[in-house]
Amino acid sequence: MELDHAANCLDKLGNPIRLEIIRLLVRAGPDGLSVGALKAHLSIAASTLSHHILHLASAGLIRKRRRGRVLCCTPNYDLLKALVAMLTDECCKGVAHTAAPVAARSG
Amino acid sequence: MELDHAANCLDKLGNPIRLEIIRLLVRAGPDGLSVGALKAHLSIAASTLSHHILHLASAGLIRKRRRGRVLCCTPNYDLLKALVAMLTDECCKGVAHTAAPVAARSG
DNA sequence: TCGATAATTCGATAATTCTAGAACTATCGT
DNA sequence: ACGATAGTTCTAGAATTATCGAATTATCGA
Repeated sequence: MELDHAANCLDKLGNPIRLEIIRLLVRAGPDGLSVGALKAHLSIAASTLSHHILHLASAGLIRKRRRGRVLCCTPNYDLLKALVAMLTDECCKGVAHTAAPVAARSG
Repeated sequence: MELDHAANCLDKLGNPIRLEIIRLLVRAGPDGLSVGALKAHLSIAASTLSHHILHLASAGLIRKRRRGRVLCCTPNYDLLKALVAMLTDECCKGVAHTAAPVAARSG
C-alpha cells in the first residue's frame, strides 16, 4: 500500500463522524446499513452524511449497492485490513516496544 | 481508546507529511531522529515541520526530548499499537472477511 | 558575552474541509 | 402519470488547516 493512499484513507477515518460510520457498518454485519439507517444513528443533515459517505467511498473504504430505493453501505474489509497491516508494518515495528503488550483487548 | 481520541490520532496520521514523519521515526530505531534530520528528509520549511511535529506530539503520537541543541523525536509505540488495536477491533471484525488473509507482509 | 546552530512562535495568506438548505434524480406503489 | 420515499448534487458560508518568512528562544563552544 502506497504512503499517499494510506494517508488518504487515514485522513478519511480521521473524522469522528466517518469513523463512527465505519464502526456502525462493521457492527451491522454483512448486509451493512442503509444511508437512512446511518442517518438515524448520526443525526446530521442528509447532505452532510452523503458528503461523508462520498469521502469514504472515494477512498474505497466502503462499498455501496442499491436495493430498490435503499442504498446499502458495507465496509471494504480488505482495504481496512491492508491499512492496518501497513500501519503495523510501518509504524509499530520499532525496537522500543519489547515490553508487555498494550491493550490486548481481543485476547 | 475513545472514539474521539482515535479519530484525532487518525486525523494526524492522515497527513502525508506526518505519516512520513512517523515512518521515518520508526525506521530510525530507538533513538528516533532530530527535527533537523527530519527536515533534511522532508524538504519543507522548518516552521511547517515544527507545526506538524506539534500536531503529532499534541496527539501523543510522538515524544520529544532535548539533547543539547538537538531535539530528538521518538514514536509513542504504545499509543500507535493501541490505535491499531482499536482499528482492528472496531473496523476489521466484520463477518464478511473469512477468506484469505490480506497482505500478510509480516510473515 | 558573542556568534553559530537548532528549533519554535508569530503573523499572514492560501487552500481545504465541514455543514446544511434547496433543488434535483431515482425508485417504488398505485 | 402521480405522489411518496431515499439519496445526491449544488451552492455558499464558516471554520479549520497548511504553508512559509521573519522574529524569537534555547543551547553550545570559544
